[in-house]
Amino acid sequence: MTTQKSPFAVARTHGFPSGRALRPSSKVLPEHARGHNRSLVLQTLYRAGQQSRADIARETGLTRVTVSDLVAELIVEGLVVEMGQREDARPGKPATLLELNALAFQIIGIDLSEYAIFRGAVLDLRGRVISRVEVPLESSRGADATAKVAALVQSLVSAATLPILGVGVGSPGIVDRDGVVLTAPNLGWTGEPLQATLAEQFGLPVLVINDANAAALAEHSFGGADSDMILIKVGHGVGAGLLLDGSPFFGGRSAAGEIGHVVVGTDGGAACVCGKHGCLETWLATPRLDAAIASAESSEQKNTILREAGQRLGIALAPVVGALDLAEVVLSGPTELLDGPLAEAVIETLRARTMAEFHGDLSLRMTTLGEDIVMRGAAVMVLSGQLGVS
Amino acid sequence: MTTQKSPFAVARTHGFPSGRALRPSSKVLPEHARGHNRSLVLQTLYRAGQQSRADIARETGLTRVTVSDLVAELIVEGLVVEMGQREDARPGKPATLLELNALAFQIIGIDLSEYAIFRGAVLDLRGRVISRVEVPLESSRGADATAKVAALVQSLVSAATLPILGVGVGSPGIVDRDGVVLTAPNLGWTGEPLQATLAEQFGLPVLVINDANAAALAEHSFGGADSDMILIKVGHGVGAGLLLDGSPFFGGRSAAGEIGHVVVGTDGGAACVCGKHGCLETWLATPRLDAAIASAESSEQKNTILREAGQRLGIALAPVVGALDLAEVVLSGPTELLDGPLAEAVIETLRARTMAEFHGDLSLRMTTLGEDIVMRGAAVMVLSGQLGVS
DNA sequence: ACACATTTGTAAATAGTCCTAACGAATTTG
DNA sequence: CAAATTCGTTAGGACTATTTACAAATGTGT
Repeated sequence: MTTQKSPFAVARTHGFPSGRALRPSSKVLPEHARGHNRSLVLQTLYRAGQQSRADIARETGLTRVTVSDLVAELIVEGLVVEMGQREDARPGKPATLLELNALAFQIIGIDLSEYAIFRGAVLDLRGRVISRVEVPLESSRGADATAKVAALVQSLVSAATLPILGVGVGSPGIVDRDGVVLTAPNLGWTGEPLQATLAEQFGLPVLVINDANAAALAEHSFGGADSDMILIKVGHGVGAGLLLDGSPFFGGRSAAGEIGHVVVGTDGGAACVCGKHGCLETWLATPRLDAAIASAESSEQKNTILREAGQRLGIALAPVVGALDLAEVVLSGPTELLDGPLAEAVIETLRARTMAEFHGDLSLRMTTLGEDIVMRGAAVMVLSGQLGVS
Repeated sequence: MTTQKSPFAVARTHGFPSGRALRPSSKVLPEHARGHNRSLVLQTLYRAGQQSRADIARETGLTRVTVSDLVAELIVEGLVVEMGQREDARPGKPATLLELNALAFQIIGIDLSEYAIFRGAVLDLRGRVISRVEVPLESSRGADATAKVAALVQSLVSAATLPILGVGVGSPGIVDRDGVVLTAPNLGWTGEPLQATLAEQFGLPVLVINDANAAALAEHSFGGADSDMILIKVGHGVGAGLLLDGSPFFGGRSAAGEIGHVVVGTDGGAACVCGKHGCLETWLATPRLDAAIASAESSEQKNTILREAGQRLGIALAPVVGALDLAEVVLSGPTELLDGPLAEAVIETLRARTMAEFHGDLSLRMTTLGEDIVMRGAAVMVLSGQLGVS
């Protein structure tokens, strides 16, 4: 395998060492401050599109002098380009418009969450898919699965037509902060250091996160979702991705969002592979739902099954929505199952069981990002980690 | 009323503009970086006790030169004092030990969460209670209640024997980021700008936050709680305080933790003041529990009632614990009700309904901080906001 | 037509931050 | 009693962003 170095010095993490205000955890040097301000400029251009240096200065609170200096640096790195003068009727010297150079880098996004297929794509800096590659999983597990991922990355590296900013991977299971997949039963992984392995192999920045968290991030960046929301990912299993204050929430042991095996209801329920009865997965996972629907004898009966599943999801979500003051719930998964009686039952149940009507609106909707959602979220993670932009 | 200015320039917020790594939101100047490093030094002294400049340098990663400079500033401000030389047998020039000056400031902490009484205290920088004042509420509501709070603060300002770092207030109801009490039914407040009012009146930094959030913060700082936990506060109502990544979580509309009116169970339940049936409060709020127990005819019957309440709490918490990957649940409220069959039922129910056994330990315990918990948490908020220490 | 106001972007000088390098002081070790 | 070690400080340098000033380019108003 080739070893490809990311071409610019910029491909490092900028911005401050993370950590919240209450717990300053490491020193900050002036150069870190500069990295932060640099990201701020980039972020402004990312969100607002074409802007002049003076516009950015007003927006960020930095002086025109400082912005000019930062922009000069970004232009040298190829991340920003001048687009000529603004053409409007204002007194004063006309402004030189700047734009984020969408052709500076490409990003590789990988989705390992499907049951029988690995999906990947080359994306541009705006998160648009440039080209796709899919690899059938063929029941690969353990090291075989890891090799399939590496092969997928390799083919995407070859397909890329610009320098690669980094590789983002959305994996099922529990993924820790270092991109180690602690457990992913379907892929036979336990403590699989996927991020380190790929980073070493390709010499590129790699970020591995949980698939549902990636999806939530994508929904926020591209689907217009609120900065506090939960995304429910229904597939072979059931998982959730949490976005709190605009950032994915991973939890102290990296297992946030693992709600598939929370028991819902007080009336028993079907036996689950985990040994308990009435887990959320026994109501919602697609194999179970498909089977239940297949045995339905009328469309009314089918709807009843879907409504029941939706009610169960609503019952489980109500305490979470209440405790976290969420305004938005997004569903991701097979549209034919989720988008209809099921979704209606979820929102009705949520409204009936929380104070949503007092706290403000509570909305529930299907994702609009389709099957690209995880790949695109993984790309956002790269964008955010490498450029401080999202 | 007197107007008292906080005596030192230090009594401003240091550290970086809050906000997470993913969303740089405002510029950072070198002086902000210095504020951050200053807090880092203070934090080191706060946590580790006596330390030399060289110790702090090693701990923080800053150089001895920089640490000396920051310490000199802190000594001038009176926040740090030299304690003489370290007396141990090591080669080299003996170290000069430094200590956080516990006599630099005092903090005023206020607890408005009790139904019939306002509590307040003067606390030292370590969060220890120096003196207490209590004011009977006598059913005051609205402006009367506000006046009672102001009077309480006034008497504590008079009782303080050192300059006051700030005033922290834990209020029931929904409190926004600016310290406006959006709704607090028991006190008859709607959009009450308590923080601004008190700050103006006393010329001191004031921070108003939700009572349960304050309690959670106290439990973390003084009770040894994990940095991801939920504290359930049972009293006249039921509320929760969330600590995520070591910081209180407020939610997008400041209503995080408001779980009292989440419906629990699928079997109806008692009517609630909110109009729904089976809200968590109908099972757990002390008036209801007391009444139910009073009508019990045997201790077995009483235990059954308590166990039932605990199960309900467990059912409601399971999805939250699962979704947030929490390792710790803390109960605060009347010991005679909570600490026994109720608590046992909660943890049993949680273990039975989550994957806790796979994710690691899940512990549940009573708070050890008694009735000072909210005041002390409010004080931590001040400490954190003014000095970056907690 | 033409002075004037306005806006943009850059240059020079300044204040603040932290670093490296070097040093004196004070103590233990051999 | 010399050497090694550690502490804290001083001096000098690199970097960041600011303030102030200015040239360039445009619209406005008489």
